[in-house]
Amino acid sequence: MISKETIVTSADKTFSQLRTDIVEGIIPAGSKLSETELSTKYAVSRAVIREAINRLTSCHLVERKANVGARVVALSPEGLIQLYQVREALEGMAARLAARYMSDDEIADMQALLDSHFDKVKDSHSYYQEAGDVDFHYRIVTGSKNDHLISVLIDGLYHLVRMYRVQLGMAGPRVSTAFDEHRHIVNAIANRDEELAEMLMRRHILYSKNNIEKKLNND
Amino acid sequence: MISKETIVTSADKTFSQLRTDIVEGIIPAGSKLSETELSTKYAVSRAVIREAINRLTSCHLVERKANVGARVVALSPEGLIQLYQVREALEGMAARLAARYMSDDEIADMQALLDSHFDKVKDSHSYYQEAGDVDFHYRIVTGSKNDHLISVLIDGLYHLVRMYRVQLGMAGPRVSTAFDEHRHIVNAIANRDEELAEMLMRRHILYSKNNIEKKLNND
DNA sequence: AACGATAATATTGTCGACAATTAACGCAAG
DNA sequence: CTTGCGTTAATTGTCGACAATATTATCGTT
Repeated sequence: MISKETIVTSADKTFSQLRTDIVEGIIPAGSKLSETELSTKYAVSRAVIREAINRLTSCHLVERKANVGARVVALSPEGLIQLYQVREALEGMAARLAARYMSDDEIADMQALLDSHFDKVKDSHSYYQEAGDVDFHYRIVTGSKNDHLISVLIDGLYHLVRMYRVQLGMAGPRVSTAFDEHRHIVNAIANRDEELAEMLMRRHILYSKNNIEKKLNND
Repeated sequence: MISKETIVTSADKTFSQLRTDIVEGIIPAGSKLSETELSTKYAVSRAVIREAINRLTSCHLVERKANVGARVVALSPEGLIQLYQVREALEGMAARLAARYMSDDEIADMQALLDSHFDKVKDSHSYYQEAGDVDFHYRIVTGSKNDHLISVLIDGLYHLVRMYRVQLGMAGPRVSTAFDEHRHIVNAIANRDEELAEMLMRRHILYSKNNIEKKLNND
């Protein structure tokens, strides 16, 4: 899982459930979210549905208009580009701060993680690629020790990223090249080279964006 | 005002009111937000108070724990530093994108705005400095044409920035130097030099952070 | 007197009902 | 047939009451 957020209240469960349903496309992108309908469907009060929807708007997964209702965000090439623009800015800074603030132990753990991923990827278990990529970026972001970066990226943008990946079918390639890039970023962080870490991370995300755009145009 | 958000529902009003009260320090930083108490104070139902509080948590102005309650965020040097770290990343990217996407007319307007600010600042109307600075950064951000940047910064972080400025009393100086920096940024944007625009904006924010830190230590 | 368990209190979470606003439908006029 | 208006239906916004959880106070024991 992307983050181990504590689910205690009923609104938490409903929020989490709704979010995965949206990300996975079970609730189609662009569709309307009827509060009464959802309250019967998820067997909870309209109040908790409302709270869940409000939280989803904070993640930019749904958009709400007063007295009209909420809709799941629509996926568009422009939206994808904008998403990767802020990813580049935020994760670049995260890499810089990770080079500054991560402990030596954390860095060693990350290097070990990368080694294990490499073992799996050289046998081309493509399934692990997605999870591995998520894991890697997750560690960098938390390594920044910056609460704003962590919450905006992990609680917010990453779900949207997954939504694009799932619904536009970006399971695949760029495995080995991405792993090399990951390796270089970790090396820069281990050398405490903030400048290089940020630059490599930004490049890494730019390449990723270009790759997705190319796929979009070829389909 | 920072943004012209449409206030239609009662929760909108309460949210806006609560937000300014928190930013201005009328509700002290770190204090607890009792739902029942606020509902009587603002003469609305607990439901709208809850919605307002939830929205405030999205802005990172309050923190909520399940079954315990919500507290106004505490202001700390670390928090200020983290805030400016993400400002540097996001507004740097905003300046880059502004150089790419702003129309010539928008740029001309921004240059005119800067001229008018200069006229006022050379008579040392320090009051206009704050509003002028806000105006400038606002235009850059909206000029990026990136909805994520716009909402995260304008609906979120800028309120926290104002909260720090108001409650730690940063009205003052850095007027003329900041204006020079603004001028250089606009020039880079007018020349469509993305690289320079981003770099200058990041420097501008770094300087601003250093200035605030110096003030913090001197008090 | 200090500590722990238990009961009392207060606060948050959830629910269903009512009010307000918007969207849909039908009807009539052009 | 299309357009505009008025009424009806449906959806969202708001409210007060009840349930569940956490905090505080009380009491008994060591």
